[in-house]
Amino acid sequence: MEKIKVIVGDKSEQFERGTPIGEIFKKFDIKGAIGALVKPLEEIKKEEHKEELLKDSKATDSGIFDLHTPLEFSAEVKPIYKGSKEGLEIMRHTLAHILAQALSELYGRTNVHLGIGPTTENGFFYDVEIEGVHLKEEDLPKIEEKMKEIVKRDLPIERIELSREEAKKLFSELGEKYKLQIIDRIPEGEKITVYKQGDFIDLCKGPHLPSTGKVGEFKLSHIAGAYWLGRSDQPMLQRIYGVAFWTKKDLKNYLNFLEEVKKRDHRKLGRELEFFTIDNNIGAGLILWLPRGALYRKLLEDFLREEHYKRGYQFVYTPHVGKSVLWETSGHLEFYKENMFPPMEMDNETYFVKPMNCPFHIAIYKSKVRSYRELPLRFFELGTVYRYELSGVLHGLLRVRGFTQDDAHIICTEEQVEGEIKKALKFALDILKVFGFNEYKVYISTRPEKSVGDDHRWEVATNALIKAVTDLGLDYDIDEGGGAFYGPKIDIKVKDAIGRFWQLSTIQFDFNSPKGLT
RNA sequence: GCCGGCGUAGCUCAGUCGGCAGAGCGGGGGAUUUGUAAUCCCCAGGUCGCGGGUUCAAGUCCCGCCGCCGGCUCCA
Repeated sequence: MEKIKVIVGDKSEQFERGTPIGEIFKKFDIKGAIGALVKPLEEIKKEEHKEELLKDSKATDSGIFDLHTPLEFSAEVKPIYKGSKEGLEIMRHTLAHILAQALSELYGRTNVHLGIGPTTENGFFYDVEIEGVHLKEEDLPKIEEKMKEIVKRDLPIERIELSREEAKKLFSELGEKYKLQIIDRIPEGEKITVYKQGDFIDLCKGPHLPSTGKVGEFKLSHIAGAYWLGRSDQPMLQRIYGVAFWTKKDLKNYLNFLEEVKKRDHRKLGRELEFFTIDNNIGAGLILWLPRGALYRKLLEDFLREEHYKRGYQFVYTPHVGKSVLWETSGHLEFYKENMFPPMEMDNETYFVKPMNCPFHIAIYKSKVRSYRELPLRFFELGTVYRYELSGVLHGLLRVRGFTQDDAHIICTEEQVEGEIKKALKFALDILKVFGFNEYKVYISTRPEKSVGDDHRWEVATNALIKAVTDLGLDYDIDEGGGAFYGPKIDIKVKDAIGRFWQLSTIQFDFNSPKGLT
């Protein structure tokens, strides 16, 4: 049998490959662990060459394992205990399963069809379909009671590896149609594991606690609908959300925090301070700015104008509607129509309300003969646009159907591109900083399916954006296919008081329009 | 769009089996003067989101519409 080397603390020992981590800990006389932080030795070797970033905080990157899992490679293994941050992840995951078990005991195992049950930032959820049952908020206490009962039983949790055939057989017997779909999506060669607690068995890759009694404090928070796989052509499941922490105090703190956050909700403040309102008879996602809010808005706008002026932007104003030919040449009618308000007929012409300002700014560029010496040209407008958003996604002032954006278009030469992108990005971050948005995520959004232009140009443009982001020392994620139809973009999402992220600034690279300019 | 919840006085909400619209806070008036938002008394009269329908009678039941809110992968 092949041997692996395991380091725990300052000791190390040889084990047979595939020894469960729980047994390894026994050998090292470690008691009370609920999981393990595992770092492959190979990875450590790699990182040793890159300074000393092997601090505890970084270690979470390499993986949280439970005690049931056999260790298949040489690694450094650190025990995780109750009360630890890493342990929360395991505990919450187990709670999701306890929730599933509670549901199956309440409504009958074969009536409950489980979707996915992952952890969240502060808890967990499980997506389920229950035959003939529409859960209501009032059902939550009952479910919570059942969960507590299961916790009290302190059921040992087992991990079992199954072959693909065994797994399929098991889950089709249980009527788990969604789990069967998941099994089909598991790549060939990857292990299929199930976890069992008492009579309840569920497809899961872990990690889980050693037993149900080891969970912390939790509360089911709310129910919402959620499409299976997040796709609107799939059935709608019922998602049950819960929050969970190790101690009552932490849970209470979090619930208090949510209360505090509610008090600071911009929709509540907007009403109380008489900043804005929404009227049934005007329409969804259409905002009325009340005098006090308008004054506040004016101050913001003045500030923005000033900042743009300082950075060499020229101010322009453009109409709210334009003929269809404009939107045909811009490509909006081909690629953005589902987000546009429907057409208006007038004088044998079709007009559209603008969803974007770009075609107008380009028309301004084209309004006279230009010399390359003028470049870069930076046109800026507080442009009001209208977009058709799904009614269900509208949200206060943050997701609306009509809004005014501080929108600028920079027309420049290829040589100027990099510098301009960096300047614009820096500008956006500086503005966010003024308003205290220090926590944000940067995304590079790449080519979507429906888009124009050749691959090579897309690649060059995308790389230019990545370079700008990394040159400014920012971390970023790739939003695959999230770009605009005419080019890739840098999106900046900022965190609100509740921890939700909202996209504010975006810097887009349009290399297609210039061709249409000549 | 879809699933679920909601829409009653300025705000937060109560209105059970359908029968003459209520409370607290705020606001207005008065009293008191003692202590940091919350002392006492009085008052306020709102198309019960909108439009249909059922009924002797609807905030309460049915249908349609409008709007708001929670969510719609943080992958087994």
